[in-house]
Amino acid sequence: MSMYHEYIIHIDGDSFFAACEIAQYPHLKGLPVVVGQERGIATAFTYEAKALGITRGMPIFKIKKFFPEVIILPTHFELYKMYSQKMSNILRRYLRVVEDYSIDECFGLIENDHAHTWEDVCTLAQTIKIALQKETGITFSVGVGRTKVLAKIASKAQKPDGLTIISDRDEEMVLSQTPISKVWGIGYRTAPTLKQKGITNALQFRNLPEEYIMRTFTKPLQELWHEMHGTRIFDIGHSDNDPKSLQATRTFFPMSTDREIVFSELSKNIETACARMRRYGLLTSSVIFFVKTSEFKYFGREFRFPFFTDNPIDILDSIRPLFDAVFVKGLRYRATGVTLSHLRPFNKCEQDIFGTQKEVHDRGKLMDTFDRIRDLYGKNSIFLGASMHAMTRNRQREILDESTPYQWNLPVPFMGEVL
DNA sequence: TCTGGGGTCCTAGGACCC
DNA sequence: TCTGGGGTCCTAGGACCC
Repeated sequence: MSMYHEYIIHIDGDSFFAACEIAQYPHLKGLPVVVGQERGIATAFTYEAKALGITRGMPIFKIKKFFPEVIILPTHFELYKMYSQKMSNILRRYLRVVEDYSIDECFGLIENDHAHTWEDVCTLAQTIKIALQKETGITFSVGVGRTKVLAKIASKAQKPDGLTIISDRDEEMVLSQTPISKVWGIGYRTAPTLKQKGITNALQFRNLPEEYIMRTFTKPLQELWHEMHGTRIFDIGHSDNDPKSLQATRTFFPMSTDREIVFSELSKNIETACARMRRYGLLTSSVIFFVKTSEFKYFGREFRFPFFTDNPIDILDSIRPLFDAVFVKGLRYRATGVTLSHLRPFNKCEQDIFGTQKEVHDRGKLMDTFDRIRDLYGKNSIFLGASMHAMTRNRQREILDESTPYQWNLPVPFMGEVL
């Protein structure tokens, strides 16, 4: 039997963060492990922890109280990125076209060169799955289908450590067993709408007539319908795209009614976002910030720059008046955040015609120095004076938590030209 | 799940132009 | 000043994802 079209493979790391910890520290194997200590809620956990009754988002204090045998770890993002890279590299050994979709998921295109027959497809998927496990020590759930949507449905069908290959003949069966709310692209708003129309599983949706779909739904659902029929709409993207926007938000504790404390939380987020932007070699010309009240109400403003910048001091100077206009005395705030958008690569930005060129240059050097000090002495080693309140408040919380080792490098506030 | 953090894409509708 | 028709660009906000 010859293969008459290409297939897509989707791989998905099982309990990825927890699995990385266990791969790195094998003595934890077989134990109930929960990741997410610093956030205060369970972010990821092993199947042993799940078996005890741990659920996503469960507060850490509750876990400590009711399941004292559980091992609780902080999130080690750099470690997970390493394993993510490994996963991607392994897949790239077998396939030419691979998309790193998220930290724990990849898509790959199985081309005719890689597999001539249906049996070849199955063998290849099996080989990839085994290589992944052998070389990372983590199990993966693997799915194969004609499109991205079908491959996603396949990898989800059996978890953990599953391998589901949907042949054209099996599609109806698998789809009929997939609740519509579990389909990639159907969220909490759309699922109830479809249910109202009597559509509860993926097959029912796929069986709706095309003419009805086009008349009733907008582009996202139309595309989904085509993908379910095996028409490839979503291509495998290539992974090294620059981000289009970049944000940093943080909930702080305790909540505060103090203008300067809230502003310094925002300042810290702006520093974080700018540091990341500089690492990507990008500049921004549009800043949106927000504050979030104790009642989860958002208030925000946007500021457009007539030039491009990667400098937090520029941003802080510009938004301070807007912040003061938005801040309401007497309200309690729990979080702040900032989004930088309209990003451009550093070298493509025209300087503005007059004046600020030299100043921008000098500040550029200043931020280089900033970044180097951070690289050498750690993320908290240097920060703007405007972020001072936030940095010292957060340190107090760290020191209070006896499980966090004390860090010897003292924070040095940078009393810059700000404010 | 009384609510963490970081993204992308789509669409309706306003502003502006001929 | 009002009415007709057609087009582009931009933004706010919704919905979804991991």
